[in-house]
Amino acid sequence: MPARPRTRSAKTTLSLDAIVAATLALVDELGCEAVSMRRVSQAVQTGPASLYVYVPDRGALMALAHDLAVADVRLPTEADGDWRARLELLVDRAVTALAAHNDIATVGMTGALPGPHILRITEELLRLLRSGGISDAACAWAADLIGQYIASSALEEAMWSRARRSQERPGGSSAEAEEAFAGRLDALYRSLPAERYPTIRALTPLLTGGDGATRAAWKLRVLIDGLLAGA
Amino acid sequence: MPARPRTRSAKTTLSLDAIVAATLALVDELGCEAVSMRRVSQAVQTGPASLYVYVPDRGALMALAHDLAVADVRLPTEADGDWRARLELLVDRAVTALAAHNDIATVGMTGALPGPHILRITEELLRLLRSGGISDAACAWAADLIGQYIASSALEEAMWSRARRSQERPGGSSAEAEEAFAGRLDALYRSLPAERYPTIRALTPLLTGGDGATRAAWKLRVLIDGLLAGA
DNA sequence: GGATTGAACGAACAGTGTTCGTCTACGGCA
DNA sequence: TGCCGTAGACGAACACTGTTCGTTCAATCC
Repeated sequence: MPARPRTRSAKTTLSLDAIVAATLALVDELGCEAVSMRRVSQAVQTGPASLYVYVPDRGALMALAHDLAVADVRLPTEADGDWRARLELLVDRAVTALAAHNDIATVGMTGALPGPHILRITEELLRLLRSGGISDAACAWAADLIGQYIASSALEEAMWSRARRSQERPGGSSAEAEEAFAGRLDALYRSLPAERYPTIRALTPLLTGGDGATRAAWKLRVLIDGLLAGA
Repeated sequence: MPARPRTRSAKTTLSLDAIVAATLALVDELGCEAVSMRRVSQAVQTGPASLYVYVPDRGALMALAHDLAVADVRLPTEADGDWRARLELLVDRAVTALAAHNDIATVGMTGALPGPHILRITEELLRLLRSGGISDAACAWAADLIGQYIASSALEEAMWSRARRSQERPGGSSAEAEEAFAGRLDALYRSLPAERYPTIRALTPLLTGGDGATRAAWKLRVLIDGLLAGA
């Protein structure tokens, strides 16, 4: 005697796209760590076991969400300037796309294989570098370096904007002053003894201050300058 | 009537140092994700609840292990050359120290606050940059950039050497060909259609090949070149 | 010797990823 | 129209996870 007959809901049928989209939406609001197979399955109105029809495991699902996050990144065109301007634009778009989805960049740094959209961006990255007259070996390593830069910058920017988000709620829900990374880091620096950490103390306002976009643009410029200096 | 009287073992008493050391050792052999409070507690011969006397939560424990990983990094001296040589040496030592402990660099990228040893390295990093005549604002952002570089390079190198480790066992325990990141990535690149990804295909041997240390040194040189080009 | 206190711990809670075997609804075929 | 095969969906379970609560112990202080 089964508990109750399996009533197939008249809702939209399950699909990989719907699952991945739901996963990314959950990442947006909860962060990667808090996204569980159960929560995803609830979001698409089914049970956890059903997800495994479409996805081998949680890691693969996160990788798909990661790839979806950069799906809308448009490749620069000739109208956007020379190879360097286009390269900077492409990288900036990738960072922005990733940072718009919370934690998701962590997936790219834990050894997930690149999906089709990331490959598309990588291909264009390499093409632009090569068209800039950089040697093949340097192109390969530069792409690696820029990939590292994109992921870590996206993460940093995401934390910065997460801090801003939690600051805009002026104490509504949380009396416990849920101050996010930037604030805690600044407080830590300020609490350091000046005799042991003189340089950190001297530069504290500069270390945590500054607009995220400006920092990112500066870092990327440094990186490309370095590439050109070596060529 | 308690089940059995609490027999305090005559072993070494619990201590924070022992717990953190055990944690780092477990990270070394299992990776960060697989290190649980229960496994750590087993390693120090106690129960999971006992750890919370010394540590507020798992994240803090991992942060302590992360800091311990760079505890032995020695700061370069005047005998090591000018500021640039010393900077490169310091960064290299930090990367090597982190990469020697598997995954642990991930902790530094998920928003953990820096511990004392990381602060010590950061202080010296800033000092060296400043002594190189770089402006204060550039020093602050450069330290950030170099920090990102250290973490991501350590992660990459750790995966590279994990691949090597699993390759050195010539099929002993695993018939399922547990080929790690580098190999899978290379296979992926080789399987791409050449008409859609011509540049990736053209550069495939260069993308996955190369010695880890050489790559790291090259990338760091590019970075510092870029810093100097902007000054 | 008795009270105090911090450390250690057993048990439990709510939640996790994943697997197994069952069931059901829909496709094609007669 | 009736049937069946199969791919998809799912309930239940397993072996875990991080963390908390309340209790018990051993050592210290008065």
